[in-house]
Amino acid sequence: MKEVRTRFAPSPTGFLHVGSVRTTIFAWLLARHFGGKFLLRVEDTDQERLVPGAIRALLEDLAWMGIDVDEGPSRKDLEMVGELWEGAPEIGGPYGPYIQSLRRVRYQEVAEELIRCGAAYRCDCTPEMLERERLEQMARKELPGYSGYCRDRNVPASAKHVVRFRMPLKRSLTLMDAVKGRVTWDNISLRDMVLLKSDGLPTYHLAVVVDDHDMKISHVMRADEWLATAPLHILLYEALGWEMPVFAHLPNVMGNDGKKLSKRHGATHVSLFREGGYLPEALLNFVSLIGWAPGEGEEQEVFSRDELIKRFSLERVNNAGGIFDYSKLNWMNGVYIRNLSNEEFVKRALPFIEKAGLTPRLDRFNKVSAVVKERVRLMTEVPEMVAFLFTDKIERDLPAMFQKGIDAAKAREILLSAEKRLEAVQNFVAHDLEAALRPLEQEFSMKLGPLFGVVRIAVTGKKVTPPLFESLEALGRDDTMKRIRETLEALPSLQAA
RNA sequence: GUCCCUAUCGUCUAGCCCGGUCUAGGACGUCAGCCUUUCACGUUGAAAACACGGGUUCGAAUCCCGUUAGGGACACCA
Repeated sequence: MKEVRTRFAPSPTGFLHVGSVRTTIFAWLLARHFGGKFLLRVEDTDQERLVPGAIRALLEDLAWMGIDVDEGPSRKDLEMVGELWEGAPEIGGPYGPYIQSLRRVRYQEVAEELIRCGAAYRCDCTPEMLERERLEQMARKELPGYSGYCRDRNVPASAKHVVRFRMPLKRSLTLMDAVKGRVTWDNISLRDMVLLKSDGLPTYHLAVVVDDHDMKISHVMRADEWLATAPLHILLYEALGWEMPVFAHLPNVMGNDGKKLSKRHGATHVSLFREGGYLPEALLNFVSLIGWAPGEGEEQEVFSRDELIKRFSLERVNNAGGIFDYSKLNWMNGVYIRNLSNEEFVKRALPFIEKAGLTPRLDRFNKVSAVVKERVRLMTEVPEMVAFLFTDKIERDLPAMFQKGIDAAKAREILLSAEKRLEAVQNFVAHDLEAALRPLEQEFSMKLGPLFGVVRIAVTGKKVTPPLFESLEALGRDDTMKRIRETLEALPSLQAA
């Protein structure tokens, strides 16, 4: 069997979009599943849309997701397009360069060959002429599109020109798509599309076909929107006498209103998910499940990277589009966070704590990591939950204490008693602390909830926190007692109110 | 407008190719209960879908046709 080689071919116009990341993941999964190669090819043939730094961003996003690339731009390629950065990885590969603007000579050669064999022709119509033609067609309520004016004019190479494909008239064609199945065109509605632009660079159509052939791509996996122009690509393979790859057109991922994913829906770029507190393995898992399922009575949904690779198959990819459900992603992220070891959780949470402007104290954080990680779905929720451990300036929500018949005076009594009991504790550890405070239940003939709530707010400031006794242990005896005293002082002043 | 793709709970889906085992299964979300020091976790349960209309068949979510509704393409953008 031929080596499976797939590619991700973005144009460097920004960050990795979640809409396209799924196509990327599927292509990568397929290559990994069959022990093949996954390549990154930069499609920068539209010089006007280039965004400096985009290649780097793309590469970093892929790396964060755990999508490793076997062949792609070398440092030299990057340098030649002015996109080399300090610490850029050396990728490279046998079929480089992997940046299209560096391959222009090759496309021109192929274009010439197509002209020679009659499959393409030069066209010197100016954009103005084409625009006028379009307007006239629209006025006559016709389909806008190139008329084929230059088809047989033998425009000389010396004129400023584009190269167009000579679209056969009345040609029907069938594509066996790996996910769509049999797709048939009775009469291809495409006009004579441009293959080589007047600036000497190819359009997407020429470039993909040439590169996918040259780079020995076995499976062309790309978004749905390319299906309509697939006949052009097929005809190009035919004209060139090249063996066709397997095509797999994947439906798009939409936002919850069925529209293309945009900022409105939430994070749209992989980098935003990273900042938003998502774990890459959770994102990978979640995105893989949009449009793909192991199937056959299989109910597992949480798959490690290796499991995904092992079980992925193109046959089981859905042909319907999917919607990106953020709330399910959030749930899954929580599952992944809970599955982290305490050490790993701490390590990954640290940057988020620092970013929130806190100086983490590891001695304290380590003591609550186990109980905190089970309470968050996003890493960005960690700072707020543990802030009381890292700062003395806590704002207390005192009114929240006053419930179930507790008023300021009662709260004082409770805190006084708690203070005394806590002072008597020998080992300031969660288990002993709990044993010391449980008797408050009898003393005040009240449920533990509101009673502990008073202590909770006194010490952490908030009514929703990690479990009380782990929190007290992490805070330590000195700070715990100090905060209780502070609250005691603050309490009488509230009585007047 | 022309061409192409798609159609199972709100969402992701299993089942569809090889019709009966589907009074359509799971997950997220929602609601209710349990657990419980808050919040979570966990756990029990509930509501919730075969787009519609015709066929074929003893029998259709499953096969065929049509309709409708979404999506995509129709550039010297990808």
